[in-house]
Amino acid sequence: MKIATWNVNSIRQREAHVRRWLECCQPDLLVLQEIKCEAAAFPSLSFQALGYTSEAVGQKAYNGVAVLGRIPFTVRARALPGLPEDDAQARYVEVEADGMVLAGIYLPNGNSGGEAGFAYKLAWMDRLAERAEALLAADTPLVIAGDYNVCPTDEDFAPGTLAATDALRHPESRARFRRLLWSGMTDAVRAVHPHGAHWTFWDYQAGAWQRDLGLRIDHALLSPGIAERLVAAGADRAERGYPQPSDHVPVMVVLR
DNA sequence: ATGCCGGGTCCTACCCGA
Repeated sequence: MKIATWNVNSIRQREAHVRRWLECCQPDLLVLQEIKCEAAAFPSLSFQALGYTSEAVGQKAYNGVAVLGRIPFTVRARALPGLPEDDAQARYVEVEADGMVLAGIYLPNGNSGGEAGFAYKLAWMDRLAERAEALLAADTPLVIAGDYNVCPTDEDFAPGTLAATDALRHPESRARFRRLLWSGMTDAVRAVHPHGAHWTFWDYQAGAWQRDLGLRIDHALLSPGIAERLVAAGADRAERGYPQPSDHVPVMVVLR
């Protein structure tokens, strides 16, 4: 079983990249972030031709998430439970497949919008932890994969890339990421590679890719029973070297 | 020290991302 996550920075700009990557890497399930279109504009037929059904949760211009599967899945939620009813940001999709729940997330960045923007990120993380804890309490096999916009430790950003006050490395962001771990979730990439640089993002600017100045902000967290099945996990950094790439690369988890 | 890049949109100057 192969489960992957990828922030594509516009599916309309990256449709061919995703098609090529699906054909090459053959994930069973793939969650996408920043599709940047409404669900009706998502190229579902294009992926269907490759054997993947899809579900998109989108909005105009910003955000947007989706799930692609070559195995059957059913949609359980199209928004993060617990958020205010009037929150229209498309950042969460939750499906059931092969006896497990897979949540695809695009966690708020938290650097824009001043204090309110950061507070929104922290509140979103609180709701995510509550959701994870409710599912874990019911012993639900669970994978939460996506763009967390959090560097969990100082090993997760290249020196000089993030100011000490940045929302991606802020102690309050990290505390909420740790809450997920302490609830029982396993960071798949760190379980396989406990230390070292495993960047999932390189900024388009200032030659960040050429200088290998990246961040590790895209993660797959696994519930205990799923973590016992873990055999491999990592970022597909080669994808960043293709023409017109996303600034993020896919992160893949392999389960026995 | 972010807006140098690269998306988006009330189509073109501006908003947003990490």
